[in-house]
Amino acid sequence: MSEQNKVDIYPSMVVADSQENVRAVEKVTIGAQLKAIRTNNKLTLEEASKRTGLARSTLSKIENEQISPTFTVMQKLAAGLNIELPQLFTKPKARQATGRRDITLKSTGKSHVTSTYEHELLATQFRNKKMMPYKSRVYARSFEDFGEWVRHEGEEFLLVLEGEVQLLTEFYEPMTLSKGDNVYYDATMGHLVISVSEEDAVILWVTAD
Amino acid sequence: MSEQNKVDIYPSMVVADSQENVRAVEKVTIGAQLKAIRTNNKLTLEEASKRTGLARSTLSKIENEQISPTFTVMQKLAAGLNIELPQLFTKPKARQATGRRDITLKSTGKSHVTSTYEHELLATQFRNKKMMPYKSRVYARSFEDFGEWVRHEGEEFLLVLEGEVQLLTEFYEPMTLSKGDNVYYDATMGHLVISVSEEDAVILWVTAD
DNA sequence: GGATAAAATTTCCAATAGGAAATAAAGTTA
DNA sequence: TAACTTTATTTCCTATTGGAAATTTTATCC
Repeated sequence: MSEQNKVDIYPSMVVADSQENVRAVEKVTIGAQLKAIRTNNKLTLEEASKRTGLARSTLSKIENEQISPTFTVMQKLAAGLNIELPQLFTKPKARQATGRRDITLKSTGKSHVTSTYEHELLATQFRNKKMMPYKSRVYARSFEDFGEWVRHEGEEFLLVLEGEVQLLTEFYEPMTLSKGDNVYYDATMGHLVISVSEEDAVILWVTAD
Repeated sequence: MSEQNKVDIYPSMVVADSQENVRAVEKVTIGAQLKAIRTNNKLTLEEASKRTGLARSTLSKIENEQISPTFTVMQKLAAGLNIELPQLFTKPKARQATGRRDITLKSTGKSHVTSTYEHELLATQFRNKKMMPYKSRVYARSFEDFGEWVRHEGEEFLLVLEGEVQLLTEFYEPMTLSKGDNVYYDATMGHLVISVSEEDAVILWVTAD
C-alpha cells in the first residue's frame, strides 16, 4: 500500500478552501518515530509487543509504514511505551547543543522600574530560552498597590534573597517568606508578592511556560 | 515572622496538593472531541466531509465511537478542519487553575550529599513541574573531583547565593562567579561548578527540559 | 398534524488493519 | 562456515475500518 499511505491530504480539500486552511502538516512519519522510541529504549519488537499488547507483526508493519495504525492502537503504544501520544508523530525538537551561555554579573542586568517592583531581567543575551529569570526589588506593600491579581500561563519559582516578603495568592492564605525561603506555584493562580520588611526585599524568580 | 510562622507553614507544605500526583491520563474520547470541534464550527457532517475528504458515514461513526480512525484519517481530519492533530484527543485545556503551590522554608528540603555537592531539592511536593529548583552547597574544588562533564537535556539557570564559584564549561573559559552573579546555559553542554572561596559556596539552580 | 427538506445514522460491501505463524535476516558460538 | 539463537519481516487469514447508498431522525414550513 505504501503510496496510498502517504497521505494525500490536500488534493480535494485544498481546492475547496482558501489557502489559509492548508496547514503546514509537516510530513509526519509515525513509523520512524515509533522505531526511534523503541530502539532508544533498547526494546525488541517482542518486548514492545509484550508491553503494548500488540502483535510483533503489527509493530513491524507500523514501523515500516505498511499500515496506518488506528487510534486505539496508538493509545496502546503510548500507554505501553510510557510516552505521551503526540510523541508518536512529533519530531523531538532538533537538539542543537549549541552550548549557549549567558552570564549576568551582579547588577548588570537591564532594569525596569514600576511602582510595585524594580525588575531586573537576567540572561538577556540568551534568546528563546525555556525559563525567564528575574531579580526584583519589591516596593509594593499591599494588594492595593496592584489593584488586581497577577496571573499568567506557566509556573513560577520564587526565592527570597533579602528581606521578607508576603506571597498573596488567590487560593491560599498569605504566606510570609524570609531570606532563603522559596515557593513554586502555578502562575495561572492569581499571585502577588509584597514587601513586609524594614529594608527593601529582593527576590529571585524564574518562570517557565 | 520567623519561628512562629515557620511552624505553621510546615504543614501547608506537606499538604501542598496531592491531587496533582495523579498523572492525567484521562480517558480520551476522540469521538466527542471531533463532534465538539465540528459543531463549534457550525459544520454539518456533509460540510465536514467535503473539507476532510472523508465520507459522512465515516465521520458519523467516529463521532459515535463506532470505529477507531486510522492515523491517516486523523491527519485528514486535522488538515481539513484546520486544527492541530493532538486537539482531536486533548481536552481543550480545561484551564484548571488548580493553584498548585509548594513552599520550602530555608533548609527544610531533602538533602542529598555527594563528594562534590550537597543538593537540596526544593518544592518536592509539587510533582510534574516544568522546572526543578535546587539549592546546593558546593564541595568540589576541581574538575578532577567529578572526573567528567555533567551533561543533560534542557537548560539551566544558576545563581550564586554565597561564596564564590567557578563555572567550568565544555566550550568556554572558566568563569568566576560571586554572590549575586548568575548564568543561564544550555545543559547539553558539559558543565561543572566548583567552589573557589574560603567558605563553602552555596548556589541556587533551576533546570527545565 | 402531515408533508417536505435537511441532517445524522445505519446498512452493506470493498478495502485495509491487526494477529498467528511461517519465513527471512542478523547476530552468536563453536 | 555451519549450526544455532535471536530479532525482524512477510504471508495468510480474520476482524475492523471507510465509503456509497439506503434508512432513520430531526428540523421547517404549511
